[in-house]
Amino acid sequence: MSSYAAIYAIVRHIPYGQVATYGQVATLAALPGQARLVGYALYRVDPDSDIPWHRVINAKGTISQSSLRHGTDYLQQALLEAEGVVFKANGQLDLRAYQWQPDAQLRLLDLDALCGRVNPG
DNA sequence: TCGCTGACCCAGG
DNA sequence: CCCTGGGCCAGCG
Repeated sequence: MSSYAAIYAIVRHIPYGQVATYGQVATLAALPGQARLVGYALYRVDPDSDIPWHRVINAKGTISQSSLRHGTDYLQQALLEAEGVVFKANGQLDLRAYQWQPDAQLRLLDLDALCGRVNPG
């Protein structure tokens, strides 16, 4: 399985109205310290995808620019604001308020899902 | 196989 | 606040 699959699975679990940093997604996907890989993975995600790519931001709490989006980076902020996320004037959001905080149980369930094992109970 | 590219993060000056 | 360097992996020709 590609590491990308694990990354995508984690991103899918980010709740509505919350955000996760690249480094956080990497850690949850069992790829600690490989925040860059998350960026590479999201770079390859289609905007039409069912993956909530817009809920992934950098460690500074700002939206990373992407040449792929051809200058449509504002879309990410717009999507987040539509979910109730408030940005400050400098384009930064309050990670203390919006950062996803999954519990240990959820992390294990996520990893199971990555292996194609759905645990009903 | 090599070289290039690409949405990051941390530490130091 | 700015800039710099090192670490990390996948896709394409």
